[in-house]
Amino acid sequence: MATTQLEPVQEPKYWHLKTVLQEALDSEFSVGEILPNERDLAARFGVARATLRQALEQLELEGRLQRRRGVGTTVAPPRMGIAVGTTGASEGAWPGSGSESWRTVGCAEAVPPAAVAAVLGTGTDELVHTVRRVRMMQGQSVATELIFVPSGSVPALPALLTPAAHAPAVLRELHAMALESEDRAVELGSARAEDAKQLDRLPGAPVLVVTTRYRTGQGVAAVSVATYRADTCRLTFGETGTVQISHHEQEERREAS
Amino acid sequence: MATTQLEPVQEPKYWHLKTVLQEALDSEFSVGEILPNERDLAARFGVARATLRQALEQLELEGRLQRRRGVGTTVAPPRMGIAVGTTGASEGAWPGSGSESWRTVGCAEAVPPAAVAAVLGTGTDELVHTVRRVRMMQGQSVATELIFVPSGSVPALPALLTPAAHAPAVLRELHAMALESEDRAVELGSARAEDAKQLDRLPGAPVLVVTTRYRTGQGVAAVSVATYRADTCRLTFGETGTVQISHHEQEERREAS
DNA sequence: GAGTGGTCTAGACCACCAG
DNA sequence: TGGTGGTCTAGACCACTCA
Repeated sequence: MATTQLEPVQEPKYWHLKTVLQEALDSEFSVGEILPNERDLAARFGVARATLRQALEQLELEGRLQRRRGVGTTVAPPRMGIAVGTTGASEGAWPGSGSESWRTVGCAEAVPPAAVAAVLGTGTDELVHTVRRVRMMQGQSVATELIFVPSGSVPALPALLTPAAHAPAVLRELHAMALESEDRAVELGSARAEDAKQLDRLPGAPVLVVTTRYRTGQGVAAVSVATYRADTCRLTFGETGTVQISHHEQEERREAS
Repeated sequence: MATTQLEPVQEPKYWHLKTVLQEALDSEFSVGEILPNERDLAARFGVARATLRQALEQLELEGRLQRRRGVGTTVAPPRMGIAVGTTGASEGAWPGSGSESWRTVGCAEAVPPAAVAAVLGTGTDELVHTVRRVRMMQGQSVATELIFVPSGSVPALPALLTPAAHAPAVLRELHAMALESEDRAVELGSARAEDAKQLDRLPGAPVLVVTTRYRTGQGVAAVSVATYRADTCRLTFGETGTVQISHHEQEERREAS
């Protein structure tokens, strides 16, 4: 990466800078390589550090870079394709029944947020079983999830359970039921403090929030809210999984009339 | 919204500020209302404008605010639920066959990006039909899309077509085939210049990129890359559509052990 | 303790929109 | 033309990691 002079343009500097860096990443760097530090880079391009950071932030958002305080900025590997939804069978499955590697980190009875309670049809002060899980992928945690299960959905659940036995028991009861359908929504969010910690990110990091509604003949039996790292994850839906296209490989896409 | 003093905390100022503003939005503002300008707000909270902007950016990312240069900052309506994928039938459908309101804005024969060509199985220099569409919702454009269709997928397509007849003809030929399956991936991206323009956003705005692979018995017949505004859209998958939970209504979620 | 990225400041000027 | 958000600067200090 030469000491590139930015030619004068009527395009924001940070945008042009991003393009230049993008090209450098494609041609001169390999995955895992460490970039020069921000002060040096800024000096090299003749811009203020804040301006350089604006470009780096964009590239991190797009999954091209990874920055860690006290360490440095490295070239990120391509995003992982992560199966969400119909993970094997054709008609969906209860959480915890697939081959995905989730790790349960807690379970409690708690009052869910109002919006969740509304979908579940529970009272605004009604306690529901709340299972907290973390999804691992290639040795990293890529998602956290809260599964909300009203007591009414699992009537056969034993009354007294040790904390360790609580989550498995709730999921076991769920699996015993006939899942009629599930539907999902995906939206952009920012990581809340506790999620950020488990995802090894700073609070406010961009995440993809996947909300799933599990339905049986009796109505909505459970709701889950899963929070995926947006920088490292590409969520895949349907059939055998992996759509091969990674978004950042489309930079040189030709314009269609 | 009172002239709130930020009590000294060991939390980043912009993060705390975001929380304070979030609460104010919930309690004291209604959709469409105009906030005080950035210089006034910053003064009121006793922070620099850049710090205030960091908080506003987060809130805009989460779909709570809408900012427009030369106009001001307004309170955004809740995100629209936008159906993606199985829009009616159970097994997917070709683009252009559902009830969604897409508007075709162009069609050309062009060389697709390498990643798309790889999935289509076309040569790296092979021209493919490239349909460009815009999706409208409640009077706004919420998405742009490029549909890539290799000539081999539509052998009966007439050779000479006027530009206006090109796109409809390509889609008509597609619809005549038996769609075997489709699979999708969703990831975070940032709007390229031309997309940003059509979405009425600035370049670099966060978008949800949906890549769909359409398969027939002969293999991958078409690939589409759709770019949705991440600030205003919640993508819904499966059944009758609308999951009711809007992410930003979950602020007061209780912690599960 | 040296070096990294993260936060914050107090300015300045620019591009855009509306009256 | 006045007011808005968007860009940019040149500093400062903090939190974190690692040798």
